Amino acid sequence: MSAYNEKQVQIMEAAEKLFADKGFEGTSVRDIAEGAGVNLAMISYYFGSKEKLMEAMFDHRASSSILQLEEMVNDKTLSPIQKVEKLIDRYIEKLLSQQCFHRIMVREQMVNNNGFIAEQIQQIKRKNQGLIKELIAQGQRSGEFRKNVDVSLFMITLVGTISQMVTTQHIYREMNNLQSMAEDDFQKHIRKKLSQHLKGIFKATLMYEQ
Amino acid sequence: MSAYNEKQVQIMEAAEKLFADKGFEGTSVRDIAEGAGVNLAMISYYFGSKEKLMEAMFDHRASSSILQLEEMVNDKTLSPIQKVEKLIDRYIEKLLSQQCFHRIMVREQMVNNNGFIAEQIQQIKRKNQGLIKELIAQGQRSGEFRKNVDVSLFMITLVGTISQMVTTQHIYREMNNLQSMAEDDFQKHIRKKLSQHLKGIFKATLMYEQ
Amino acid sequence: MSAYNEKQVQIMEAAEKLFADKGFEGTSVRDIAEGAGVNLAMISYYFGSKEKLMEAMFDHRASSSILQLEEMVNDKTLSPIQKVEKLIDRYIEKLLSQQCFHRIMVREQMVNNNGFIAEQIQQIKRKNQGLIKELIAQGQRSGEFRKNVDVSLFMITLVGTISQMVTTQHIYREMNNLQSMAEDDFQKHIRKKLSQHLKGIFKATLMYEQ
Amino acid sequence: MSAYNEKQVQIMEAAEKLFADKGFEGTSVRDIAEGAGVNLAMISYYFGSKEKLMEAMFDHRASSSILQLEEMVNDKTLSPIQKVEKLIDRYIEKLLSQQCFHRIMVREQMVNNNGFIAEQIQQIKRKNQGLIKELIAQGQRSGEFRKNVDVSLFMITLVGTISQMVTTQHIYREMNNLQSMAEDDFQKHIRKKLSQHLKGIFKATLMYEQ
DNA sequence: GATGAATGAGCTTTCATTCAT
DNA sequence: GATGAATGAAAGCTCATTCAT
Repeated sequence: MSAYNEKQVQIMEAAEKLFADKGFEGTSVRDIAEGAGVNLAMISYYFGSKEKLMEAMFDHRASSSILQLEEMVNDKTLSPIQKVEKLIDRYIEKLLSQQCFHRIMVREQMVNNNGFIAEQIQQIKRKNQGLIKELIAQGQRSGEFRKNVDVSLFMITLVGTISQMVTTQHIYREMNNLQSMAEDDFQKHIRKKLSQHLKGIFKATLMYEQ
Repeated sequence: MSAYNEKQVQIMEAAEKLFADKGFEGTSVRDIAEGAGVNLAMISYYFGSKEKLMEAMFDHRASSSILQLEEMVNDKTLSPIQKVEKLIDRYIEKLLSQQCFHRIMVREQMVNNNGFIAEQIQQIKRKNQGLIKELIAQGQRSGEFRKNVDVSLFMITLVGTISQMVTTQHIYREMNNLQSMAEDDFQKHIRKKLSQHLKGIFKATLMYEQ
Repeated sequence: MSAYNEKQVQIMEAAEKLFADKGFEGTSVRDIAEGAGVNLAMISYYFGSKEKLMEAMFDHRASSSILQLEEMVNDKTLSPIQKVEKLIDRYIEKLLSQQCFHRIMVREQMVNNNGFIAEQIQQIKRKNQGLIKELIAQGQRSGEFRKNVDVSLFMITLVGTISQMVTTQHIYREMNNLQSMAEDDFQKHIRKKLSQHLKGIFKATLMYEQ
Repeated sequence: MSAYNEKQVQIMEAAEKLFADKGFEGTSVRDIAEGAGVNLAMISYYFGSKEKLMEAMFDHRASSSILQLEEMVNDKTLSPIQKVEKLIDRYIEKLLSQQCFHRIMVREQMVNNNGFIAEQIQQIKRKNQGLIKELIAQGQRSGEFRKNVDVSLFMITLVGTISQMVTTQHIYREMNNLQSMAEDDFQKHIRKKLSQHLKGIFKATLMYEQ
């Protein structure tokens, strides 16, 4: 089914974890080989280079994790505000279930190179933003949402808030005295908190006061 | 006045830019020397090592950029909501006027090392959060702010939104067809936009509907 | 058979010669690579570091050159004085056939570090000295050797004399007008001379006058 | 009186200790500057280079420590064997009171370079050996000493034994359970032991049995 | 297809020395 | 005369990649 065989996936997953923890440059091919439990030469052999491995990993994760927004936007059974809430939960779910990958994306976005990956990221963003604009427009047409809404800024708050939580969760944990909470519970906890928090913000700012 | 001489500042500034663009590991000491226009050996001479240079730069920037929150929190001439607005503008100003440094912080926060820098960041965060909690409490005591407010989450949204703008501003620029705008104007533009956007969010979620 | 492959031995032998001539610190890894005719990176590849190479070389030589004293000490067919003579010849043979290694040992013994190598040397010395004490005791029990014999001092004279010859043989050569003698012949010459000289000393001082 | 001023002597003494402990190459100019408590640049300033400092130090020590053998050899009031005993004690005294310098000499003798220092050492050795040959000849003429005596070999045993003690005294100390003895006492102890030991050897091998 | 061996290029850091004052 | 600042050269080591099998 997948374009990658078992060993390749093994390597990509080890690479993802390491790139997320130590950055692309901070991770050596040796680290990856060791982490994946494969021979050092296999990485060049399978992917050509470390750079290409990054791209393959990116491609692998990105393609398997595109938000299925189209059908949701076009779903006639949901109200605009319901769609916004679903959108929020999807973003939370996606970013929190792929934290390693997300941390890599955060890093890569900052780099000013115009390589393959930066291009990929922009493409995804453009597409999502177009769909979300349409979603907001639906709410505006129905009279539920305010007229002057900057979709870009709302996306930045949505993604920025979740990102910030992903990248600084250990600080959040400590500041709220949650160190004793089991990791799984903590992950559920922050999903719930983020969901409530973001829905509150979006409702209060997108919609007219009732 | 400063603890660092002209040449040291020169090196630190070159390093800051490069670390922000390419990451700590992605930047070679040779790059920094070239960027600062100094001899390669000067870096070890002045800072001991690349690591120590990073710490010095961090120390330099962090100390010169602490938000003067104490006096603002204790300022009797401002209402709580005015303080929140001032807080927002300070954060925007700080993060946007030190974008390179901020990008480095974003990277460093992600790394799971417990080194000198991670410790520094946490310390600053802890202190700020304490002060902001006090600020919110003032609004709650005066009856202007809602009771159940999660300060941590609001900080995450505040910092996360600005961060996201800083790290992905080129995408924002492109998506909003602002490529032709001069860099300075664009910087002013996003400050203003962020200010309005965040103040709107905070007012709508912190305060009772009027 | 050996724990080291051909290339490793090649490197260790080049290192041994250079360490003996120029000292550990005076020898660069680049020198060794050139001397062994291998790539610079091979040394780290095979040994991890210059330090570890030294240890490996030491281990290699030390293990392959332990004096087989046990069986000689316990040999019933030899008289004590015959054993002493055999001991002298063995030491001469060992030190002169491994002059490079011996010069390294002389250097290393002087250094006040308590590293791996200093530990190794002491261990070997301790063991040998114990066996030789036993050998002397045999001669004392049989009435051939004097009672008050300081084994430590005799070892020091034995090793010190051969060492001194090894380290200053070029001076000895010149002072005795042996410059024209072929190297091989010269080596045989000093072995014979040392043998006679040391046997003379040991007989005259260990044994009662006959 | 001396050709060197106070600061220069200070530097040379620090250098001597460090060269003895860590070797010439293993000692950095920074170490010496720190050890001597002087500015780094002073070493090049006063001596020209590290190499030249070594030579100056060598010259300083060598000149101030030449064995006054001439007068002793020509002394009419002493018998040949008394002269030999005096010679032994002088060598012991010289080598043990200048252990640092002696360790440096041992190292330098091994090096196969024909530099200034190697030349110096050979010159001193040549001179001393000539005088000692004359001393032995006196004993032979008077009928006290054996005819076939290899002066070179006796010198090698004399210097080799003391050298070996100097360079491996920590091992000697440990093997003879003298760790608890105070350093000063230990130094006196080995002088006495060496004196007895070497005198015994020389008497027993140089003289006819009585 | 898979891998141990090998390597050129580059890394950070330290070195002895010199310069400007 | 004395020294903080500066530097070219070289150090040991690691890197991603390739090669021979």
